[in-house]
Amino acid sequence: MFRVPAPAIAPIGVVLSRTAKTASRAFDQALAAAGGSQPVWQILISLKTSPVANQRELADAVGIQGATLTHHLNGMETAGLVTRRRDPENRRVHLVELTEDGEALFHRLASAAITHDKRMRKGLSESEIATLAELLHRLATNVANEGG
Amino acid sequence: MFRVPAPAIAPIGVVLSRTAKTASRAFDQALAAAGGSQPVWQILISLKTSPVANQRELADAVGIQGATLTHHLNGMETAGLVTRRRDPENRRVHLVELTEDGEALFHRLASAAITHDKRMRKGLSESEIATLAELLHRLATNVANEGG
DNA sequence: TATTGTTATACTCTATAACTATA
DNA sequence: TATAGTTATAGAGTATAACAATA
Repeated sequence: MFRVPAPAIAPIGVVLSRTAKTASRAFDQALAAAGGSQPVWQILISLKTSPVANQRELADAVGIQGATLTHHLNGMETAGLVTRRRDPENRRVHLVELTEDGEALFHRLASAAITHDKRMRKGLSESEIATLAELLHRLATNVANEGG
Repeated sequence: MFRVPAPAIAPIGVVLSRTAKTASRAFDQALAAAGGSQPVWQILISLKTSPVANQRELADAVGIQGATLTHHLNGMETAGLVTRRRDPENRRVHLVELTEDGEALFHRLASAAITHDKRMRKGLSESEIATLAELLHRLATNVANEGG
């Protein structure tokens, strides 16, 4: 009977990426069923929770480029979720605001996200979740400190 | 002095998705610098490590649809990384095999992946990594058991 | 000139539906 | 008919470069 040597390096990247893919797809489905998508959800969260001064900050908060944000905002404006108007103080800035429909979608997606989170957390204790969150944060910090 | 109440539900999904996005982008860059991409890397790993009987199994292993796999294999064949030939035993089956260039790319990408993993793990102990891997696995199991 | 945002364009990954080849 | 794979087509998300508007 042979013993397979434990690999010197456990590929945590593989585990993380596989988990994230599975979780992300499940989350996609949950958001889609509620009429949304991940980018839209991220944008709605940012608009609701943090006071962004302009679209550049919004794009940074969501983690996408300005042109990509414009692309999503175009869709959201067409769908009646947000309005854009110029800031009278500085007419270069476009103020993005949620409409009633946007607010409503935010709440539906929040509800879907909470349900999804509950299912994902099932069987994990509070302290396990806290440990997980902290370890993930440390991983992210390590890779965020890129050379680029 | 007010105390902000801890949220009843820590959005582990948000933490996971943010971490995964950061890690995934960093990994993308590392693979791109070595001449690859995540789908190509996944396909190479599967070809090297698990004996897949046909392309359907390969697609399942990678987590994509058959047509999507065909798309990637077309590119990989054009790039001289793999060959496809019919199985004489069952001519419906196309046997996918790595070329020398494919082997070489596998090793380069493996090296990039290991480097990336090391950087990501920095400051985390073996047991912390093991804990993290186990917790992630439990999360993934929970969401994988979809209704759909 | 510098900043804010948009437009034009394109690339990657993915998917579904219809198709071919083989059994 | 059923199975293995490909082709055709499309859609979502992202990005860069060039541009317009404003300061």
